[in-house]
Amino acid sequence: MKNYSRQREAILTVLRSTDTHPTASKVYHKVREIIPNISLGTVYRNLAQLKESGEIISVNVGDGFEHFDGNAKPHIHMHCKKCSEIIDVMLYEDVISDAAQKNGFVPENMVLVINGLCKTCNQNDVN
Amino acid sequence: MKNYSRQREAILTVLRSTDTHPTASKVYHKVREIIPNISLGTVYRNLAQLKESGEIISVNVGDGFEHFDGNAKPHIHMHCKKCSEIIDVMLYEDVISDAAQKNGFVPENMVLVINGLCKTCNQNDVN
DNA sequence: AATAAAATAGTAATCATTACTGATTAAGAG
DNA sequence: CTCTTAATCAGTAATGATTACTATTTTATT
Repeated sequence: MKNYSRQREAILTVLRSTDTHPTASKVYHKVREIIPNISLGTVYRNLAQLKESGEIISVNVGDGFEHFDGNAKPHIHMHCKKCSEIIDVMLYEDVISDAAQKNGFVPENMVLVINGLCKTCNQNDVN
Repeated sequence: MKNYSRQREAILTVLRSTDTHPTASKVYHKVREIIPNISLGTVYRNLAQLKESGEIISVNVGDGFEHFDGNAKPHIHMHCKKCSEIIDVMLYEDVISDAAQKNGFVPENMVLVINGLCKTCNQNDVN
């Protein structure tokens, strides 16, 4: 049902070798350095597939783009309003499962996005 | 700099009188029951403005739509994969501010989206 | 090698959101 | 109550991220 593909492997490699949270378009351009004629559709299809299979996750910080993350372990994303940087933070899993249990909810994955100002942007507070 | 508008007030009323998390399009159709000829652009502009001023917030659960919420207090959103319902849960604020402080991050607002199955969907687990 | 299923490149279509425009409305001053 | 200016509006056109489509190529198996 799922065959190997050089393209999908390259996409996964790109995502696993960064701690940024690239958009589909960014992934596309990075993968092009490995497979110069890969098409954008292929990138989108494989990102969806990798997400489906749980190998990657995605975050939506509200800027209109889906951001992809090669680290599929549940964690917090802090999103800077100014420089748009997305910072990873460990997740206190027990807090979440507590809240879920109280509502009879079965969590599969979770994304916490905190919008605000990162250290750097807050220090150079030109706004 | 900001004038009163009947349209904006109607949008706010719609959002405050529901605990669902409607998309811009859903808000548009609901507001049309109050102001029949309001335009979609007006809805988008005012939603952005209300968000900017902090009177409403928005959540992106990864379905490609921005969902709006008249409850601007920070809280958790649990999103059911099956019926797409978005359930509100109180937020343990101290946990977040702890994590933020450790990273020198100044949080402004936060959205936690937990994807999974709600009680009902989990019980009728036809998948 | 032969075959069938899965994947691809390239391109066209979709559709949520944003931008634009000329007309209307709110708010404050005289 | 006019006048003036800025904000807002309805309606429509444009944008652009994402998805769908198609003919061709690749993978996996016999």
